Amino acid sequence: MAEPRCETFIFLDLEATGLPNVHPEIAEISLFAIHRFSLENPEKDESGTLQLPRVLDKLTLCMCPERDFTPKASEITGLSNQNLTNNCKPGFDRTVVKALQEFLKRQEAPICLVAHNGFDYDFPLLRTELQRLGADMPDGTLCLDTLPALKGLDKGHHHSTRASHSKKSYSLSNLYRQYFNDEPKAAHSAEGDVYTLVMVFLHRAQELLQCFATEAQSWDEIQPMYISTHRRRSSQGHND
DNA sequence: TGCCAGGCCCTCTTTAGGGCCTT
Repeated sequence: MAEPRCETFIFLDLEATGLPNVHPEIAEISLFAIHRFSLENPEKDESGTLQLPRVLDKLTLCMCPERDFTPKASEITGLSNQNLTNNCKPGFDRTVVKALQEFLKRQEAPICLVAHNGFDYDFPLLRTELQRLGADMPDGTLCLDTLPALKGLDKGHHHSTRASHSKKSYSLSNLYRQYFNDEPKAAHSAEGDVYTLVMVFLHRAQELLQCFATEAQSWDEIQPMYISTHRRRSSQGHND
């Protein structure tokens, strides 16, 4: 089997109505598509500080879920059923799928989705929403989760030393603070978190690209978080 | 009233418990 390799990295983050225990629905999705070239040739300013690549495609969409936000989810995302309804946002429907698919079509294949804790949260939830609409990602799509990838890299580096570092937090915001000695911007907006994710990735890009073959999974291996059974009022699906 | 994740990893471990990480 050929080693997995991808040409475009799709950094993504979801804001949703809660954690997996409440069977959440997506309320905001943001994707930054960055070509391998820009990750291998990072841009820096005069002071040598890493910069977000100038050439990137972005897609950010808000959508009103049918399920209620948990109070905590509403608090940290700033999203609510009320403000999404006030802004007349439809739910995660076929127009979202279409926009997503057209966005991905612009990117050189194969593509790899990248998310922090993606294997346990973003990817399964996205699969649940797509599956409800009978949709899927493009063939050959790969996935990378920066959480286990970065833990694995650090573990490898400190293989023979005592592990006082092992207690350090690998939350996205703490990684950003650690790498850039600065507070993450716009935490818990989908776009803000994708920015933070890209910068964290860039800081370790060489290593992450090197371990890609062992850390990446096929999208086909991602199981849905849960099987969605409800039908949307706006859905064109048949009744049975 | 209960319902209310789960795979991974660490350690005071393996006859287990608990925290992390995502909203």
